[in-house]
Amino acid sequence: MFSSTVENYLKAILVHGEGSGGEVMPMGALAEALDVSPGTVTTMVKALAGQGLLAHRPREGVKLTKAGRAAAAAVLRKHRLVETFLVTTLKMDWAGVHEEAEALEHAVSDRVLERIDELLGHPTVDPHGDPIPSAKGEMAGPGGASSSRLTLASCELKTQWSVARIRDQTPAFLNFIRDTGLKPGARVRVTRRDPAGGVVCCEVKGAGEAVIGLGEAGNIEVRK
Amino acid sequence: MFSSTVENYLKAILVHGEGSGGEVMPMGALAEALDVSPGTVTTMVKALAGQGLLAHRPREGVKLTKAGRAAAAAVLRKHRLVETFLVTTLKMDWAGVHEEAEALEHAVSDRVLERIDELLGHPTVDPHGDPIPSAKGEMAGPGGASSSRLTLASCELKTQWSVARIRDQTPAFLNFIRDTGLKPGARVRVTRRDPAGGVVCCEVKGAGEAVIGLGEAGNIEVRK
DNA sequence: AAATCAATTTTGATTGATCAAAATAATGTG
DNA sequence: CACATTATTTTGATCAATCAAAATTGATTT
Repeated sequence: MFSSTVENYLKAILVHGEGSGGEVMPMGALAEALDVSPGTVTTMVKALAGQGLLAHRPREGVKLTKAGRAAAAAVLRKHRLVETFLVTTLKMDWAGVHEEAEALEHAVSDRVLERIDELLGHPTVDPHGDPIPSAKGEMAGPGGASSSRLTLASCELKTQWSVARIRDQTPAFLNFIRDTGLKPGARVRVTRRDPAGGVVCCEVKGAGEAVIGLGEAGNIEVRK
Repeated sequence: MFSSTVENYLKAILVHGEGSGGEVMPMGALAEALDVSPGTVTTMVKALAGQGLLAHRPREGVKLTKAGRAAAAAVLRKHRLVETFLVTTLKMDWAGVHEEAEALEHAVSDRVLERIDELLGHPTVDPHGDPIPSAKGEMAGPGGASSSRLTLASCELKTQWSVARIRDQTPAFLNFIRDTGLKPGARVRVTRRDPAGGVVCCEVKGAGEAVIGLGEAGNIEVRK
């Protein structure tokens, strides 16, 4: 239906919206996310706006239309179901599946995807804790009940929390998370937080102490 | 490494060679196989020859070089392992997996492929009976021991045979094969063969009688 | 040998996606 | 307000892959 390039544009805008309440995404941010030049984004955005997939506010940014959001959700669903599949069924390394899924999401047909969904038992979150859009394109969106916005940078000290989501798919960060045991599901207690020095110390059940930067802590969502 | 387009060119030449002893493939046949115009093939072939992937004999056709054959075998390995995976693990319809694999073969990384291979227990043939090239690119080639060249059009009458391979991946033919029960592994006995009328009658164990065209029968390899 | 035919190659053009560099607009600073 | 800074858009060009239509070549027929 759409080229991989188009799918990537749409997905990038949707994911950006996931983390920032659906506001317009500046052209520069899109260029950054897709690793192309700003001029390329302007050209492409105008074409996609012409197709009714997004609304272009010149010198401001872009926003998905209804049609664009639906298409983007379908891609994101593929991405996250594939990630889950790679970890659960193929037992691949948790930290590496993002890149693999990046390629597969454009090649997996709806029929294959439904078989994968079935095999996995209709999961609602992927291995990083990111919500998987439904087949109808519904997402546990930014305002949704599942999105706590509570992170290791903001949660109460000395209480037991459960890691819910890792909001940063860079391999280096994911490796770090794996090594400290802070994967989704892990039980954790923040023992000390030093805003001045920018560090957060915590105790991970079954995996000992961990010290992480304050900014990084803000990318680890917790719950309960 | 290579674009999907390049991979498709190489794969088409290798598959052609599989069925015709590695002779040069005429440009027209390649254009046909890839569903592009002859001029396009000439242009592309010259580029690939420049990359050392194939040898172009002008006005004659093309042949894979060592490097080209290795690359093509890798693609074919992906294709056939993916097909097997789709049938075995995802329980998809036998007749439809070829098209699915056509897209996935270009997106599956070596790492993912090795996990799939492992999961399936290192199979040597795919669901249609086609041999799966090894990771090193070795193939049970046209001269190989596994390639009987014996088909329902040429095997002895009234003997029990076992279907070994279906040499025609068009969905319509595969559907026909599924419906008559003539899938690889089926036990079959040719009861009558009429070259003049061009029909072959046979008895499929557990699935009754089947009448097929002589040409079609030549695409069903048998063994034992 | 001349004429015909089919396969192949050339030619000139198009499309999607990209870039670098120049032009433009908006925004903030003194 | 004028000037500098930053984001965005334009412009002109490139690359991979393709096409249609014309030209060429080799083989086949007459």
